[in-house]
Amino acid sequence: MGAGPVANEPEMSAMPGGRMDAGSGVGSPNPRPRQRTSRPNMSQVAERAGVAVSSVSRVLSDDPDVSSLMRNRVLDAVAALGYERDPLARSMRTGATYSVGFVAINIANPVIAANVAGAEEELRHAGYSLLISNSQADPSLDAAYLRYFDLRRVDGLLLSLADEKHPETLKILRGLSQPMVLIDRSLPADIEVGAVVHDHAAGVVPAVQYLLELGHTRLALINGAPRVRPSRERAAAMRAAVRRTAGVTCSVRAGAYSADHGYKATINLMLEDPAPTAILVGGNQIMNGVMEALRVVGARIPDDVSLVMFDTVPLAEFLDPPLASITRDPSGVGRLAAQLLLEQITGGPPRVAVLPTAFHRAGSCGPAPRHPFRA
Amino acid sequence: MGAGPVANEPEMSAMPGGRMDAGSGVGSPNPRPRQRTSRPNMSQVAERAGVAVSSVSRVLSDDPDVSSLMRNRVLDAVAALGYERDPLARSMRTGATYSVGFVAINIANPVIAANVAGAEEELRHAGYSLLISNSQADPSLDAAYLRYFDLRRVDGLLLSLADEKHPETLKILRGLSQPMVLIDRSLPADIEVGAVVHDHAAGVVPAVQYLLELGHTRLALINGAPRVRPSRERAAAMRAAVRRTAGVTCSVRAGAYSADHGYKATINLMLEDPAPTAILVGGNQIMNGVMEALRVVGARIPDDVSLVMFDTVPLAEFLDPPLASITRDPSGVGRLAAQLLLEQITGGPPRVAVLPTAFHRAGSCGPAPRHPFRA
DNA sequence: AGCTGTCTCGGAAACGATTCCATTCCGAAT
DNA sequence: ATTCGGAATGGAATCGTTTCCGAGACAGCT
Repeated sequence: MGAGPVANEPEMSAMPGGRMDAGSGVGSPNPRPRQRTSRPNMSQVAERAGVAVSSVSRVLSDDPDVSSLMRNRVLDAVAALGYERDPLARSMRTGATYSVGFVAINIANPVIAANVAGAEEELRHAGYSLLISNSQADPSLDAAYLRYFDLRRVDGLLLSLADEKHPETLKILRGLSQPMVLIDRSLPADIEVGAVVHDHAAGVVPAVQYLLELGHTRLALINGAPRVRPSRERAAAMRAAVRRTAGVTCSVRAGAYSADHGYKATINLMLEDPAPTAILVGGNQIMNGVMEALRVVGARIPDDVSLVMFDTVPLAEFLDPPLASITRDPSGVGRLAAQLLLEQITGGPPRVAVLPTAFHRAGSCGPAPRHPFRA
Repeated sequence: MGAGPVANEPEMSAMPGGRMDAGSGVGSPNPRPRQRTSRPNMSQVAERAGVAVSSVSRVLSDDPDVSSLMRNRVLDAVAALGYERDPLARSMRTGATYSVGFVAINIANPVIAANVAGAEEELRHAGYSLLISNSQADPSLDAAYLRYFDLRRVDGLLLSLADEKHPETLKILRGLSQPMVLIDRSLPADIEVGAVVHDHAAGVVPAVQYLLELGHTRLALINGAPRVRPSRERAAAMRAAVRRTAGVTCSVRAGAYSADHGYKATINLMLEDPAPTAILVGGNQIMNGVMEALRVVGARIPDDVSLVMFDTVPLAEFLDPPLASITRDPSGVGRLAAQLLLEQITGGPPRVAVLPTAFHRAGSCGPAPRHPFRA
């Protein structure tokens, strides 16, 4: 028999990774012969000051019942030895680790990277450190990382999940007790979390409005997957905006957040008869495919088709024509999410904050063509 | 008297942040009344299995001297209780934390974000978690984070420093004992570290070559700050490449990695008489300013001035004209750096790896204009 | 004088693991 | 039969803190 698979389970689930070679301690031979340049510990401080360790601890924790004589003696010893309390030992005893986990759908995505940057800044100021994950849109990696962060006893979680409906993820989330804040995601109401969400309609509605003014009647949205909130909200906002005006159609193509999806969806759309005359593009990855497809079928912007992109990229304004866009403040979201999380960590209730999005006109939107595009 | 500033030092340096309100334990009132959903511990497993905790530990650590009877009893109990070893307690005892710190100059920069993503993937597979910093080009934040990561006992460091020559940073690095790997940085030889660096000349030389073939004789480089390796290497490679051909000039403008620097440098360059006819641009931030400046002075690409950008951005190929570029593989760098670090952590020697860069022609490079540009 | 209460402080028990050392048991060698 | 040695196991110390509890010291009160 030997070690059964079940017995290995805890080890495997302890690390998000698939392989388990080096592993969290088990497999690795002799990880580190390296000896730390030994830092002084609290008892050395106590000895030097001629007091008990408990007194040192009290001084360093700003406990009210220490005499000023005691305080001075301890602080002198601390300064003389260059002593710093060991966070590991403190966490061990108190349960607080002063760390938070950021579950990211894709750090390489500039929007997410900016989220992380914003959160990092806020957390740093509060003395918290940031552990990051990167699911690359794989929901099971989300789940693995959630378990892992929990095991590491993070004090809170920032969630930019790959899939809001993934059963395993939801099961784990229900079992977690630490404060959490969603980043433009939504979860079943029984999971008590804070959130920072965008008002996507705020950007979509004026964009559609503008396109309608330009005479467009056949709109399309090349969207990301509906398993995350922004995709759903954008589609809903667009459908609602279109519904107000008679005779206007709106076709939504959901798919991966990838150039490939953008390419295929665009080809499909432009081969329809009649083809759409305006397309909203759900992000820069998708946009890469859209541009490629339009080039292939020979559609001109904005003569044959008008374009609006969600979010923006560097140099976007130097495209010809410049890209109209619906933007948000990605680092602001991260900062705010971190603030809400810190509130919760210090005992506050979970809160939900809504941030705006905005439409920016540009040359990629033009009057609807007289005749629909034919490839 | 009272608590002197010196006494507070250790507290302050414990966290990278400037403010110290919530702080790492000192100031915050009662951080978390939240009670963990209590996990089983090793002694509960031992009790259930009817053995000693030391035996449980041995089984879980794959110690050779445990009987198969013992192994089964323990593993059964582990499975029944759903037990997982507490990483905090293990770290406390063993000194290994299975975490590494990534000191990033700017996570919001897509190149760095990709570095992080690559490293994360590799570390995840090895069971390590990733702590990140974000200095936003502030060297003193680097230093603060290095101290902080050290205090947190990370097992290794990935360094994308803001300033290779910052005295405080160097002092701290000299004092650190954990394995480190530089990411396209170089340090004084007395600091023993691994590194992954780019062969910037590999991209710069053919780029310059191509421009010379196109008849350009007045080249310029709008560069980042020379306090990091890529800037220095690029400038050196360009100067060397130009030196081979008589009558060719090359002016280098060093500055911040920002649109502002790009803008001002470009304006300056284009107002010279004669103005350069080809510019190498040290990244997308700088490029934003360059494009803006060229628009302002009315210089056309490539008729008046040819452009080559370092790295690439989404949609770059759809600019008109498309941007020629010198690219590298940013996530590959992160992966490799993580591999080298893991090697070191498991006892290997520090190694240096060199990765290529490549020049990609595009429409932004054209024949040298007959007459230099006049604003 | 004796009792009570408030300030301070020291001692020791946690937190949850790893690891050293001593012990037991067993078969093999003398 | 006794000793030796190796294998397997249990007990206890340890990592560096926090925190509970009890003990002096001293003042105030009856």
